[in-house]
Amino acid sequence: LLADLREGGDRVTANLKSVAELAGVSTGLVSRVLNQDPNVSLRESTRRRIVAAAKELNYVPQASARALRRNRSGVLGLALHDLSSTVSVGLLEGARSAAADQGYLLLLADADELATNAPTRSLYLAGGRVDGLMIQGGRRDLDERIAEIARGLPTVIVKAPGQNGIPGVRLAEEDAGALAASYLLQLGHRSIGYLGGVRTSFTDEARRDGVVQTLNDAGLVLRTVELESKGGTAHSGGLELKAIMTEHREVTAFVAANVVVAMGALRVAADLGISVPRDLSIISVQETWTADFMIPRLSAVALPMRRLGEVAVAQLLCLINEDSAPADVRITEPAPALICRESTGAPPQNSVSSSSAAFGA
Amino acid sequence: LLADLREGGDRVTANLKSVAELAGVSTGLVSRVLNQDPNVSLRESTRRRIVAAAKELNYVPQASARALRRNRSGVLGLALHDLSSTVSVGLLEGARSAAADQGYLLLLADADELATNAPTRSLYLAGGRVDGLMIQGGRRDLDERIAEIARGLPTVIVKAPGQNGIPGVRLAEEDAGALAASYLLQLGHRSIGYLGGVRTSFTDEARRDGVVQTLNDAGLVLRTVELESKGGTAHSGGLELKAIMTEHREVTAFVAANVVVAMGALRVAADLGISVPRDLSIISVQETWTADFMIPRLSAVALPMRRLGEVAVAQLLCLINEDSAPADVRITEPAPALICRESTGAPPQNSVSSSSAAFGA
DNA sequence: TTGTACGCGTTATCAA
DNA sequence: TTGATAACGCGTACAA
Repeated sequence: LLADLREGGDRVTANLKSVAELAGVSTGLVSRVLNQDPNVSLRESTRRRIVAAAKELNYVPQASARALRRNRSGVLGLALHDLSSTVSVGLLEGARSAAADQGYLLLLADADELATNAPTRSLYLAGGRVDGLMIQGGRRDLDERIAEIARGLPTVIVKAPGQNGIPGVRLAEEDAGALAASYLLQLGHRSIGYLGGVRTSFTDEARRDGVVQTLNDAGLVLRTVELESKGGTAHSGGLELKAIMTEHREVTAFVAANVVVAMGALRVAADLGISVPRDLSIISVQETWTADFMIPRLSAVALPMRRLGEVAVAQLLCLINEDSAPADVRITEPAPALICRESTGAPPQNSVSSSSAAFGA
Repeated sequence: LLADLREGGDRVTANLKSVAELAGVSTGLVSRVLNQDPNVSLRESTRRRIVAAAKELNYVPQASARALRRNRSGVLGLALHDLSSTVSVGLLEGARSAAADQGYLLLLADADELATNAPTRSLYLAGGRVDGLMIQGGRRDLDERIAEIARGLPTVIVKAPGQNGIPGVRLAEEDAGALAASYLLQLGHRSIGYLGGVRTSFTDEARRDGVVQTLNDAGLVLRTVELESKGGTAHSGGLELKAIMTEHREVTAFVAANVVVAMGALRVAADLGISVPRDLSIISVQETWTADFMIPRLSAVALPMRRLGEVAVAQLLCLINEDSAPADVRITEPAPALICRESTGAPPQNSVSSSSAAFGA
């Protein structure tokens, strides 16, 4: 009997055959029983023998054999930008747990590298290693690559709208930007600046659009600056703050595209001797646990990132199983939520009166 | 010919057979040529036909079939604690690139969940899904689970010493703690506290040991406090700072077990109106990009995390291939490096004179 | 109610 | 220099 045990790196593992022998039945039957095949009826005693044998031998199906036979690996890929920051941990967690619920494994990858680097792409995606891919979209320079990938693999774009027939799952980024802006307006700010995320990225533009729209409705104009760099980093956030405040002294508040950018902005504000929120308010679109430990604590608009991950997995599984023709999804529930902390307040007195007078309400 | 193409979710993929047919040779030969089998010599023209055919059909070997045949999945598992912070990104990157260099894929997992949750464990590790596992060790409550896992899978412990015959790869945590402490001593501090990492974790104890040793050599004693909680979070770091400063007013400097803890400490110091570094110095063991954006900028001791990841992969591959009997590794090169920023300085004047007088040198 | 037998795509052994 | 052929472990259509 021991001769039928499979050897793997010094360890022995039971296979279907050994279980079948121990239970005194055929391998086919064992397979059907263990896979809960509904249209197979057998004696309860046999079923018990089989299950007992499997347990006794500690049987676990061989993933590669099963994958080969089923032509399914049971693995979903998730490719994100900026893995070195914590901005997407919610998304990751949501996707991971949703995938696990369906018995799928999540393979994490760097979206930039995956799109740019061919060897990486083939290592991760080729040869049926993953059954489908969720990839962060919204960066124009990578759109073509993503389309290429999607031609060979069920693909869902996350954090951006779909394109070229590839379904997308995204959040209400515009609403989040609008919420941040209207909160600043409500506090009395009339001259507001924007600290951008990654240039030409969808999230950056959508969040900015929400801010612009809200300000326009109030008859105001958003102060921005174009940097050389790619943007979206703590460093760039600080640079932008400095640049805008140099050019537009009247600015009393900023919306930051994300917490990382906001962190850089807070840092530079401190360097310039600008007191937040007394002299300047800063609010971030996107929330992470770090916001609560910044100095001052960062006000933010929270977006349902976990939900995004869950929905993305659901959409991808639909696509894989061809259950439905998946359309674009924009997640509006739960809605973006304002989290007021310490980095926002009323504009400084002189500023309030003068701008109010100038712009009216 | 097209009939020989394999279908996978609407997409067609070439297999070995189709390449062989196009090249007019047998599948075995194609396999050997494409795998660069050294002890096979053939006509240059045939080789070219084969390579051309493979390229033409865009042939990529099927991962599951190859894994089944070779009894190797080509995937390494990496299980870490605290995935929601950025403390281990260096390790992750080092491991990822080292693995990729050897043609291996990295599967990321949460160490806690992997050790605790049986379904997760079987999803990730069972059935030959990974060829080996690197798992963060050093937490006593999980040691037994890790030993259990290692019985069934080539395993290397990272960030902690080995145990039960399982090889470990770790950094010179003690040296890092010692370096932080001696820097504070050199600045003139004589009463120093410690803000702990995760309780009963190896890194926490090793770093603390380094600090204690250095202080003992100078005839000083380290101020610590035991919390209820698990520790190692920004929240716990702040609590500890408050507790220690309440009990020991004379403390003028802290070593924080990591940047997350330090962040919480800076936050609470600000809340208490304690000026860093004027009234109090804080230095963190472990460096991340965030340190440079804290207020004040956080002084830190950098450890070669990337290297840790690289070495762990190398060790694991040795274990898998049974090339060597892998012993424990303690990485001392490059040595821990002091990064002086703004959160450290001389102790306040009154404190310096009094403690210097009291403790002597 | 259960067993048989084939094939998934690849690699390795043996033979020519 | 190249080709048959036999596994690897599993799932399933078909037969009994």
